[in-house]
Amino acid sequence: MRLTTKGRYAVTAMLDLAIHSENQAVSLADIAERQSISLSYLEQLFSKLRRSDLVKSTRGPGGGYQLKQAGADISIAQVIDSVNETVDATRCGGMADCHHGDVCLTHHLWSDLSKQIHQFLSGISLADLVARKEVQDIAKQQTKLTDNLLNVTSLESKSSSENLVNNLTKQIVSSRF
Amino acid sequence: MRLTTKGRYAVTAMLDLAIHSENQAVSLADIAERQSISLSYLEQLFSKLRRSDLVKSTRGPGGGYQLKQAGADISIAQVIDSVNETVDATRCGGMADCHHGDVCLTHHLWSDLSKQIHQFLSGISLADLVARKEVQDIAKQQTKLTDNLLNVTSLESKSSSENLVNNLTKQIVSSRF
DNA sequence: CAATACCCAAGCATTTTAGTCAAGTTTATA
DNA sequence: TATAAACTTGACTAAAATGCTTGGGTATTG
Repeated sequence: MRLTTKGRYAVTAMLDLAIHSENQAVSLADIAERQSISLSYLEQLFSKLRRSDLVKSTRGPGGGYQLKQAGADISIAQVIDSVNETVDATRCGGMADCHHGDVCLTHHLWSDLSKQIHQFLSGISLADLVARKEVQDIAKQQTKLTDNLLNVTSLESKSSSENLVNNLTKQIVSSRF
Repeated sequence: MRLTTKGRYAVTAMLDLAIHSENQAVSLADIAERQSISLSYLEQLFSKLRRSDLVKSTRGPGGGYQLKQAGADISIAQVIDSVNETVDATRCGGMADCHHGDVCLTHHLWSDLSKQIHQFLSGISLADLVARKEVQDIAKQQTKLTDNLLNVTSLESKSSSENLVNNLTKQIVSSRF
């Protein structure tokens, strides 16, 4: 399990897709602009995502990409694995020249840990993260209402009021993980 | 939170240290040989680990490195952070040119996820992993005993017997995480 | 003093990242 | 059926990170 900026780009793009492609296809150009990722880099990433059956594409005008499965069925781990692909085999991979002492033991411990992280990320779906966004949007709306009702105009009180709601929201949402 | 081979090297070396440096110091040369990592690369990693106060060093003959704190007080996250150090600031880091629309939202979602992973790895200590190793060692011993008692000589039965115990062990140990 | 082992800096080969460019191919729609 | 919009593919490249080497130090023990 590797966790690099490449994986972050992929997850970000997939989140964008999950948010915007309810009914219609989303062009990479749109994602590129919204997330400020270079179009051609996105092309490379989505080429892999498509080969992994995580997205489907429709060509021609009005075309673009859509999630192939429901957002709830796509895990963060899948997205990251899809673009990383080089599963590096822990050096003593095929037990080639494994000294068969401490070497394998610590290697084994690491691969266990790696597996744990993978499991962890397998338990979080795109839908989970999107839901988190929606809850936050609602929270923001509520904050605005609250501020209006209280007739708060000063910047300090407003931001502290926002923080309160945000913190509450965080507590609610963090129970998802 | 980045998770690369560099971090794996660091964690592997720290595990080796945790296992072997109960009382005496362990030289990098020993670790290098046991874990087949280049000595000079280890020096670079340990230079960072020392600056992060995760290990202490004694010079001269018989010298080497020891954990600065107890294995239970050093988390995997600390080790990885120590050698990675370039906390990349998520591009729109200082809110520089953030379009303040979807951009920030998805970026924010990612950084939340990253935080979750960090928390997850903060909850696992070197001692946890070493304990895991020790349980497995005991399991192996027990397997040998069992095999002896049962007078099992064929390779197939032996490995299946080992698998049984290993699976049991895994179930016990996996509850740690 | 000599051997051991840490400490440090510079440099280097390789790989990965991130992105560009330049061709295609497919398909909606005018 | 043109044609333009949009995906598809591949080759290529600059910059960064990784993994490692070399070559010096310095502290400490015996």
